[in-house]
Amino acid sequence: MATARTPRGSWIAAGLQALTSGGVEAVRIELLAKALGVTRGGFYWHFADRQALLEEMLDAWEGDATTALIEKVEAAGGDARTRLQRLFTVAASGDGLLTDIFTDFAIRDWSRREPAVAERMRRVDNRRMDYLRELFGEFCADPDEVEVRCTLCFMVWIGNRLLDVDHGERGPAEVMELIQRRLLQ
Amino acid sequence: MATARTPRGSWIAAGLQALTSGGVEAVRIELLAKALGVTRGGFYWHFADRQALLEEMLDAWEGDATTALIEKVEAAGGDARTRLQRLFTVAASGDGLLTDIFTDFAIRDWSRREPAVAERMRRVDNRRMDYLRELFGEFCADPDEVEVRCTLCFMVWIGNRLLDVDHGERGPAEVMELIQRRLLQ
DNA sequence: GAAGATCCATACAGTGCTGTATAGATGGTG
DNA sequence: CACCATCTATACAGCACTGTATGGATCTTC
Repeated sequence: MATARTPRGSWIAAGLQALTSGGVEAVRIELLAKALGVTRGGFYWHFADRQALLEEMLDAWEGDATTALIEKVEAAGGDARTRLQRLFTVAASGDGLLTDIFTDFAIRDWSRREPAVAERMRRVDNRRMDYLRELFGEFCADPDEVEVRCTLCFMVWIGNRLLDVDHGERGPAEVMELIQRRLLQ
Repeated sequence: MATARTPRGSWIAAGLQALTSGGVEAVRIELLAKALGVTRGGFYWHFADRQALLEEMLDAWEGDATTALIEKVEAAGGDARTRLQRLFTVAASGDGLLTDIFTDFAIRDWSRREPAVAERMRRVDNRRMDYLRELFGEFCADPDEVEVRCTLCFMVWIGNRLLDVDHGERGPAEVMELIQRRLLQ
């Protein structure tokens, strides 16, 4: 068994990077090969075709975007508010993970035209919402209130990076701070 | 002067439709021609190239996504809360306009890789935020509070159609109702 | 150092688009 | 009816990619 030079994983990683910065359409085998410094030769040894790569990229993302994120937040412990605070931070930075919120955006866009991708997206989002419900439930008695805060929290998480608007004399971080305080009070 | 058979505007409209349902990459002249029931022949009579069409599509959208929306809300009058309520409704349905929130999504995605598009997006978003500030300002004294509510409002507007999560026994409309009540109280 | 696993390069045929050129077709106007 | 503006069809060259086939190259292990 010889060592892999450009193994499966590196095609997936390169694919995710292309996806994140340019959308699904930017995931071109020829370009990935160029980025990896090889020709397409080896690609078809690992994968049947482009579709197979896309599928495996989604698998990698799905594992990464839920479990890894939650584990990162849970690792350091603390009460629900502390962990929510940390969730805000980690989710904003995406530190150390293979995929980040921009990968998310690309897949979300992709899911608008591919039902199978939409189904995965729904699954991932629901796992995240479940986690949020768990955290908010710890200091929030009214289930309606929990649901409202979870939903707002989720939408703010997305919106914060998706939108780029001016806030007058305030900076974006300042406004986020205000919103965060409101959601955690 | 002979009547236009497939005039400029129809290429732009077809382009916006393709953009909305499939993203920028789906705006292929060949496909638009097929959708319009002609060949590409006439396209190059109207436009220099694909880029020129994209530019004009953005112009059309920019005019449509701000002025038209605001006018629709303002038309029926009422106090700030009433108009905000209507903004929620109109923005959700996108009724009667050339572009809708899904066009928005496609352009937002596009703007992640095209700085010129990002600049337009920012301009549009800021006009919308200004309008929100104007409305919330009418019944909200604290400027921090106004900013928080505007931002949340905007993010909820986006998130509501972008996300597709379960809310347990509640329906999505029910949760939106709860959020809306909170933002308008 | 031979064998086998793991890749890599190259060539090829095919597809779906782009933009250019050119020769019409169509219909309102004088 | 002739004319001109407004398109439309068709043909062509070119590009960027896809997937297939095939003959190596490169490492590891025995």
